[in-house]
Amino acid sequence: MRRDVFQAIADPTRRDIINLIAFKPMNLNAIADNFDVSRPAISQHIKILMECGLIDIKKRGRERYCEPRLKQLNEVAQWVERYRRLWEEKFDALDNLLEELKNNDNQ
Amino acid sequence: MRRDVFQAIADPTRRDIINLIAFKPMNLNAIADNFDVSRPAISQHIKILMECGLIDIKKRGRERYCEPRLKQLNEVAQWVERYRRLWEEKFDALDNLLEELKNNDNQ
DNA sequence: CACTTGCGTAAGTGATTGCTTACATATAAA
DNA sequence: TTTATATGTAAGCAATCACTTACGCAAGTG
Repeated sequence: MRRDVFQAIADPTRRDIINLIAFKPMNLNAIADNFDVSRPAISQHIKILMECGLIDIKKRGRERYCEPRLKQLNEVAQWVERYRRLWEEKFDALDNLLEELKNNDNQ
Repeated sequence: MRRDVFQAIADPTRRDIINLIAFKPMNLNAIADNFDVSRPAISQHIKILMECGLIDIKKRGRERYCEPRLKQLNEVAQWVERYRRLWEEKFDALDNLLEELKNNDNQ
């Protein structure tokens, strides 16, 4: 069971679940209604999201309300942000390095 | 073959590869030297990263230099950023909603 | 009480993953 | 040309994934 946040959000259904409940908690059946897969399938996705701390579940009678606890996404955000300038600026020091190597050979 | 960016960065080895070559292109063997797994295993990871457009490969003699092309990470960044305020501000409108539901019942 | 509803979970399954070893190919060096 | 180096890729394999159906149980409803 690797079960880190990166792996949790790798599945499109789980991302959709997060999208769905991000600003509005829903119980499990309500969530499952939005998908084509079976309720137990959603239940298993929810379990994974919970184990990663991405959602929290609050019992309310026989219903379980799923709420977002997206603090864990910070890990993803931080990892990605380190490279932002690599794709925003045209950071081509890398091509330069290759060019250098070529030139050294040609000498 | 799903092979989207989210799935590509779900694997820790692939994230490590990106870390490794982010600011300094390396050829495949040099990359493989940094890992415990076999060279072909790394080759397969590289292939996946390339298919996602996360790296680019430049042939140079018999070597292949892997360079970062991290623009694709923008998709991840954008997805994550939508929820930033949900974990940075104490956004507890959700708990409020649950409280409301409870109170409605108690009336 | 019996019945319905909301949910968790076990068991089974086919597909995918990440890895290995073995082999093929292209380029460079001797 | 022979040999070494850098790499891609096929085949096989154990583990994991995402899904299903079937069942069980707790909490409401009649």
